[in-house]
Amino acid sequence: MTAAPRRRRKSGGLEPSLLYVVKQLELAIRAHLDALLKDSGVTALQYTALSVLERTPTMSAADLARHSFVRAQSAADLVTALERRGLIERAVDPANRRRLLISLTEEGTRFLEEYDPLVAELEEQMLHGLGPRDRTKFRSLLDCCRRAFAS
Amino acid sequence: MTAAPRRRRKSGGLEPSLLYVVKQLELAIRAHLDALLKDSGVTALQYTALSVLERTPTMSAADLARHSFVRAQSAADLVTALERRGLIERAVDPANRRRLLISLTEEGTRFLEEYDPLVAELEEQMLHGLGPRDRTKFRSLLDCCRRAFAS
DNA sequence: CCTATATCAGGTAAACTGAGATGA
DNA sequence: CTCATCTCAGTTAACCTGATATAG
Repeated sequence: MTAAPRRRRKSGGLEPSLLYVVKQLELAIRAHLDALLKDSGVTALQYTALSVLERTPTMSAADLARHSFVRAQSAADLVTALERRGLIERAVDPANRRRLLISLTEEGTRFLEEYDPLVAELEEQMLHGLGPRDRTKFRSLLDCCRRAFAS
Repeated sequence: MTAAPRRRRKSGGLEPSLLYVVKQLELAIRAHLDALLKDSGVTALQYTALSVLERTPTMSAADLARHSFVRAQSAADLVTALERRGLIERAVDPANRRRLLISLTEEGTRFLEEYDPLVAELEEQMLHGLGPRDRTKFRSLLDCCRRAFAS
């Protein structure tokens, strides 16, 4: 497995790696998300965790960690913060008493109802130049790359 | 400007937003990059800064900050760390004495010669499933999204 | 006994804010 | 005078490691 030679640009400089371009885009997203959430008392990371819970309502902190490529302890910090803020609550999993299943509280649900549309607008801004075909293609390329690391 | 309705998946759950998928991919990249650089004494962020300097050799810390969507102070911390480690050096810009231009030292150059191939292999792993067409398309989609935020 | 989960304690890197010095 | 750059000091969020308790 040898890497392809990096392409040269018209300017003469080297083309940045795709790893780098992904990172730059993520940085731009995070900067805008931080600005959007600035006055909400919730960080970008916490919002992301909430939106994960919105999609998959039955998770433990350990599930969340695996889902996010972080250690269980890091996820625990996050969960604790959200619990203190009243946006989530935890209850023992009846099927496995050592697991604490996380769920959104009413306040958490209301929070997402308020902010999800704003975040959707941010996504729309990012995708402004892309048609439906390109958006689907983009998603599949991102997924393909992500899966390549999992295996 | 209204956002497109989120698509439903076969599983019944909601499709994750593209903002989220980008974040997930970046997380996966960073986890692998951290592992790769673990014993080098250089963090993933520091490596990224070095590779930026490799491509565009004449930057000040403030340039680096703008380039990376962070505050000048955050970039200064990074630059200070790399300077202490002997991988970069700074010299007053003759054209503008308030600017300190950053350049790679010989040790910094050697460091990149050692690690760049490993990082290229990591990229190759990520792109394993994609042909040359898809790789070009991927880059242009990422660039398009990034530019959409700049404007 | 071993593994997975949760928790506590402590440490580090990396961002932030705010204030101040200096050169263009 | 104003703006950009660099620096210093302090804070915070978010990750890490390591140790411990407990349930399966």
